[in-house]
Amino acid sequence: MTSPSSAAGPIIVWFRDDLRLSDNPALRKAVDSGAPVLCIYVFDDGLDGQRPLGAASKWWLHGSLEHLAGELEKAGASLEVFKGSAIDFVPRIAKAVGAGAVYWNRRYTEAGIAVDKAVKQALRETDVAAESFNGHLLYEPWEVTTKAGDPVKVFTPFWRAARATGDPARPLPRPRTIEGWPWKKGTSPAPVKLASLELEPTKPDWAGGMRDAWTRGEAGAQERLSTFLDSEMKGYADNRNRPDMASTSRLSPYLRFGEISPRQVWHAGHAALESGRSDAGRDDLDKFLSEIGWREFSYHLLFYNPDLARRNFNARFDAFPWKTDSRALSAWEKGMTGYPIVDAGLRQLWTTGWMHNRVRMIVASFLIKHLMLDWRVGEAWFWDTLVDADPANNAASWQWVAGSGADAAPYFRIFNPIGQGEKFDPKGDYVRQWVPEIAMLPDRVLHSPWTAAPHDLRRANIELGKTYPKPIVDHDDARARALKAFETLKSAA
DNA sequence: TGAAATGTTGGGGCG
DNA sequence: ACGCCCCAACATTTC
Repeated sequence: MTSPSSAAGPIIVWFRDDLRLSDNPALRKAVDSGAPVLCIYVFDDGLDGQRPLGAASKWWLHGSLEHLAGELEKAGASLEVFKGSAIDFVPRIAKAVGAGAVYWNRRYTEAGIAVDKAVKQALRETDVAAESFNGHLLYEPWEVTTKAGDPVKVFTPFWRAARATGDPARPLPRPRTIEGWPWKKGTSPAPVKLASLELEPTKPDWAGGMRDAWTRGEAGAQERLSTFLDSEMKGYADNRNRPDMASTSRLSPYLRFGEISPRQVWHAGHAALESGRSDAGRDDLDKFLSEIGWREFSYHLLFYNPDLARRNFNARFDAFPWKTDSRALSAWEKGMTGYPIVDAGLRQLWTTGWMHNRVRMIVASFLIKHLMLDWRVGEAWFWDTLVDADPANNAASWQWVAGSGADAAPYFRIFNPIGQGEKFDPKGDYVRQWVPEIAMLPDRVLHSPWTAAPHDLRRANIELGKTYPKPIVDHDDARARALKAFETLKSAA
């Protein structure tokens, strides 16, 4: 490795899924070096073999980059945005500005790793130092193993082994000022305006519900975390399953794009309890942090199973007789299945780019077991519509529900959408918010409108099949059908 | 981080 | 007073 200080040029910080100034190891190291810092972002749009971002993720990314650029400017630097192949651009940029080094925080997808390797190689060939850091995880995949040294395939031992390696490092302080590297006009390759990436929708602007629901960027992430810790974490152990309550952290999109780090979440959670700022119980905090643990586990799985989003973790599922039914899929996507809790979730997703985790499990179970559609079809829909669509979490969670994943739910665990609705949305607030056309039904039939008496339907202004769909499948039939189909896997190789 | 079917138990009605 | 039956309520098992 060459010395970063050998050149008069800047140190480049290559931002990717770490769109923050605080606890950013690559940025911190660059600032501490004393050299001027050039911050860049390269939007490759799938050029380098990475999975192209979904529409909701792109929308999120736009706001996140905009915020990051603003924060960097306040600190004295700037963000230069490029459009093209990072493998091509990063070394060229380094050469054009005479960079002494390029720093970045690691990622864990197969394609992402391949890109980083190629960039590192190209930089070294031109004597530019390259160094990567952990900014995304509490425990990187290779830090956690079984006693035999293998990857861990079950969550509980994974999380226990991870925790046993020690507490996560303290978050790094945010640089107060950054000596920027002014971009000289005419330098090639040329940066572009953020707007030219066309990450936000225009023709039909469908992002209104998302704008209402979210504040993108690092400041929004910190505010969300504080609100959660101070006033929402109390009762988390019980209430996290209640989509009718504001009881989850809603940090997922911020974690996805690195506007906050899991280290910050971990330490802030403990500090909130110890300082008494939060009156949550220790069990609330542990349950919350174990959700962060599931994220860690997902990354562990993804790292050792790069095709986690495409291939059954358990190969036995390769023989499963998935159906193809575009009408059923379309009804599911639109939230028109006739099962209120399912429809509520899918409409919340479409409108806000986010869905409560309990409801994600319900709608996923419904797609896989009731409709018998391939989990990859659902995974793809989530990838396109979730603002927190994460290469590890999304793939691992869909496989978990399908039963094909590591430490997965057994195939016979079929959620009853009526029972789940009654249990976790007992007063129907959630369903009434997202499926307003049935809001006037009495509680006792809200989760199963087809069982409502004719006079209840009349009074609620509902004509089943017209103003709200009849169930697209009968629960009992669908359950029996799914069990039978999954039964065939037992005898399969 | 299920649901449904089946089994068991125990209180109360009633002959 | 006693046994029998019914059936919640809870526990276990099966899918």
